[in-house]
Amino acid sequence: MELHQLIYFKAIVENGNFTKAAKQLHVSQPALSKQIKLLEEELRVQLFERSSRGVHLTIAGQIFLEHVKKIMQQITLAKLSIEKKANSK
Amino acid sequence: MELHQLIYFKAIVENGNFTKAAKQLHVSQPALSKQIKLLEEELRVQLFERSSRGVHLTIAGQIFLEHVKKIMQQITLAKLSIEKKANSK
DNA sequence: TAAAAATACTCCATAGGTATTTTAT
DNA sequence: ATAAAATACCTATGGAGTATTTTTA
Repeated sequence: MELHQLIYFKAIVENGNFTKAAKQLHVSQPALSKQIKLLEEELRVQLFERSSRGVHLTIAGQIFLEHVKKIMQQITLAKLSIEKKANSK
Repeated sequence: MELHQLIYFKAIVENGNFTKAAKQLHVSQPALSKQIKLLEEELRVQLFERSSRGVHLTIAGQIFLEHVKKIMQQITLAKLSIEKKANSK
């Protein structure tokens, strides 16, 4: 599991499909597909239901999303507090 | 910022020096040095004071450690809840 | 002077790209 | 028919290794 995979995952949820998320992230659609596949394989669970209209979260995906949100919040907090420190010296 | 860097950071804190941490992580000491350097450059702050006796956290490093602990806890939680889900289907 | 970190390379794993195919409405 | 995801294959970035040098207590 890597941070960029979590960022990709969240972007796909927010955009409702891989193609739009890829554009927003400035990466190709296959790059997203591959990273999400790797993540799903590592977690041994399907995160999205795919269709030709886009994707939606599975139950497991919904659970995972809640944790990912918290992880990202923590990372934002960590960076913020370190930035303050870097400026204060 | 990547997860493996946070894992490396935490291992170095716990071991008190890069060499021992590298052994515990089964990676080389220069690999750790490089990743921590990259992390420090990205955060634009020094995390460790280096000496020939080992390393210790700077104030910024101590602050960062607290956040890293929380991030890792969240990740553990995320994995656990997903594992349960994977088993239950 | 000895233990630890940093540097200088080399190599390779894998993230990412383009082109194309498959799938589902 | 078309919009979206998956697959195949190639490229290149950067993570990791070995050998060595630098640093400092």
